Amino acid sequence: MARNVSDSDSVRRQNRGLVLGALRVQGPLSRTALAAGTGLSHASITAITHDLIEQQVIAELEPAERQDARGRGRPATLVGFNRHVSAAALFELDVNRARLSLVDYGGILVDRIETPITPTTFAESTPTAFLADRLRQLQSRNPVEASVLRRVAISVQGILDREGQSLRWSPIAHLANKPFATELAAEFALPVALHKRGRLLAEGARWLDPALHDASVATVFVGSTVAMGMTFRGQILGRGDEGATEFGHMNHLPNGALCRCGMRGCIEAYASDYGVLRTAYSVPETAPPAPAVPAQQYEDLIARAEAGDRNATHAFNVAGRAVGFGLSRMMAVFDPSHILIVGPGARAFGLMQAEINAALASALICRVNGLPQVVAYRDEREPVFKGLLMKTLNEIDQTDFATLA
Amino acid sequence: MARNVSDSDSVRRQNRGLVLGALRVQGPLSRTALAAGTGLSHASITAITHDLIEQQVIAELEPAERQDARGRGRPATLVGFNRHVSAAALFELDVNRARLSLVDYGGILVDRIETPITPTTFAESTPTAFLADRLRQLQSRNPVEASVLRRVAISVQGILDREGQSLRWSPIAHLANKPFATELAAEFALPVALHKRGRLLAEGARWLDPALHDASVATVFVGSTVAMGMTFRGQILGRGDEGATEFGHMNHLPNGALCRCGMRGCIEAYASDYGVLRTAYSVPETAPPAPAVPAQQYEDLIARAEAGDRNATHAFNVAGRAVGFGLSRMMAVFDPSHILIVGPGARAFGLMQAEINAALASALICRVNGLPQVVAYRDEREPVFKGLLMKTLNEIDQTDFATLA
DNA sequence: AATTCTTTTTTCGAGCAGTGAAATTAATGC
DNA sequence: GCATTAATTTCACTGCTCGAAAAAAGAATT
Repeated sequence: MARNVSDSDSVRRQNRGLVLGALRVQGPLSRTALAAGTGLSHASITAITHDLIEQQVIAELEPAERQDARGRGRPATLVGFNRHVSAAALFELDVNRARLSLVDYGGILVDRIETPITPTTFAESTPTAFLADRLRQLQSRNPVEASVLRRVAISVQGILDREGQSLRWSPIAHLANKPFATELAAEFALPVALHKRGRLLAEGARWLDPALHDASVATVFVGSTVAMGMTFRGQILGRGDEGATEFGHMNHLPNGALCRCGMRGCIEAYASDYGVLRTAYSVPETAPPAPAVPAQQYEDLIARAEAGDRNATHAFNVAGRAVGFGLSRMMAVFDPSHILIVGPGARAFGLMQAEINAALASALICRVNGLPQVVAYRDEREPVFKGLLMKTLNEIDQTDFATLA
Repeated sequence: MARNVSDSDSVRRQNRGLVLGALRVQGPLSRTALAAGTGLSHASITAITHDLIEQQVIAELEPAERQDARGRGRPATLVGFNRHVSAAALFELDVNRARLSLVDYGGILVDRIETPITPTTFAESTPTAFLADRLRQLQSRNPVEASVLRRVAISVQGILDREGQSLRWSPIAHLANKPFATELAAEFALPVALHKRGRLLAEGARWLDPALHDASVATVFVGSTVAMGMTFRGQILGRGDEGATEFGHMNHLPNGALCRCGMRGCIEAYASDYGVLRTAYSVPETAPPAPAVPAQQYEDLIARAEAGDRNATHAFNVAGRAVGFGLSRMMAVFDPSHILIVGPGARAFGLMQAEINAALASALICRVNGLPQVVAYRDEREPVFKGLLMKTLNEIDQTDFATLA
């Protein structure tokens, strides 16, 4: 049984976590602001910050560093994360790109390695070797940060196993069923976490708009795949097995268009870039999907649709209908207050909106509660990276530093 | 902001809640068993039970009451809930029946009032008057329990508003948009909670089978309606707005069969009793659904199908297909380890199983993770009542007594 | 019948984290 | 230089858990 007992230790963990969380969300704060933000007394904040400073987790900012909006009274001393106390390595694995970012504890990007991915990349070298190579390279280029590296986090697409340590299936060729997370953890003696890209989108979306931070939000990515992540009143839904959310592969039409995953009738088969292109060019639904669609080609199609081209607009209508019915069906199970559309497909939102709304209108829950706000975020400002970053740093905060003696 | 600060008060609440929770789940226990079950030290258990006994929340059982499986050593003294310290009134509102049960703090049924409901019941008298009448009647018949009544809980079908205090929509005629929960709370000066029937099914299912207590389970009710509740690792999904789960009204086929809710193509329109009957008798899909189906008629249809009647088996196949695709779509968002089918339709599970599995097999998540266990519970032993009971008593435990000075 | 085990429960002193109130600190304004 | 203001720290106290030791209550043994 998990130890649910509450004792002075769990109290300290909880309250230190609150302090670190406030700093993570709001940036450097004065002790008074921390007391207000966390609800703890000034006395407790003094004790907690004293400990955290002693352990070098946080530090007082130099007076020079703070912009002095002076008033009367003793000026506040801000405390903020000690950037040098730890670091994290963040991999983003996509169908056609791998990116490794080294960030410090303050969330500042230190170094980055990008590598194109081809369908044969992980056939030629194992995923473990591929990732280990790049991580070693990054370590040798940044010895200082490497010495305080505490976490490796990997954003992937696909379905994770129950333990969240490997992929059962992935659209990235030759990546599924390889124990790279475990092997990497062993080789570098570091915790390695796998995160579903869709889930990170939801995490990232919370940082796009502060108003969303504590709301129930479904974030839908539309692009080379279709994916979704959800937050429920500020909590990410699902760690581990339960939220194997595969929105893009929810069935839209039984026996429908062939999807990249091999099944038929998935939302993705209609709404992803390859699906839209296939429809626009009247390629049969059962034709094998293109392995990758150049970004330019997708952009061109959007432009043509916006110019009024019948085939193109039809294709986006079909896509919108698929997304709309998917959302309407999802809402029968889970009813978020906001729906965000992100990714390259967000640019085509105007072309899909009418069909999305029509489909939503056919859901009882929408008729009763009204249509949810569906909003497209075009300038996505890298929500996946942001999500991966914040999730990983937050994990360090809460696990390593909230609990440190 | 909710006060997330942890202090000695929250420690006490948490640990007293743990003790009460263990007693709720496992029945009367010795202090040693409580220490083992909760993870608290013997010293703490002594202190906590001492306080709870002093406040009459729990009591030591008379030695006579415990079956003595004696061994050596000092015999254990069991402690259990003091049944007389509080009571709850539980309403179950159905399409054709209202039931009010009075239960004591030990979960023992004290008294019960059943009333048939007709489509005009809540037009002739307001829901508030109807409920208040019966509650007063119960109070006057049981003055002792009435004096310690602490909660009124109401099981309803339909869609709740964001605050969970009234129904936005309900299949029960004239019940929606009446503020009966608020009015009842004011009149009796008691907290009144509205619970979705589907949600309670999920709660109740946890008590049907101890193995399910901490699993992720979707419980599907098939009968005069189709509804679902979900637990995630032992936590009921959704309190309040988010889980406005209306599984029965998830769209199955765009522009499909007419549902009682007025929309078209809902799962319920194919899989509920009226849906199956409509299909079996080749009534057009767009014919208005029968307001209520006699239980006997549904049983007869099952019997006919089991005897091989073509029209009947076809109807159940259609129903299974609707439920199966609904589940397959749900699993793209939420992936439970177990699926339970309960309600009158559980008897027809054998007739629907093949189509359910076929539909599930078309979901990527099932192809990858394997089909979930779909099990029918025929002898449902009143999961709704059980769920309402346990949820309400647990709420009293955690809110009133875990925190009491 | 007295003594020895065995198991359950309570007692006791220590440790720890949070709190409010009062004191201290460090600037501003006159 | 001194009053004023606002941020922090100090201090005395509270309440909770914990481990170890003691007490309690029968069973088994002699």
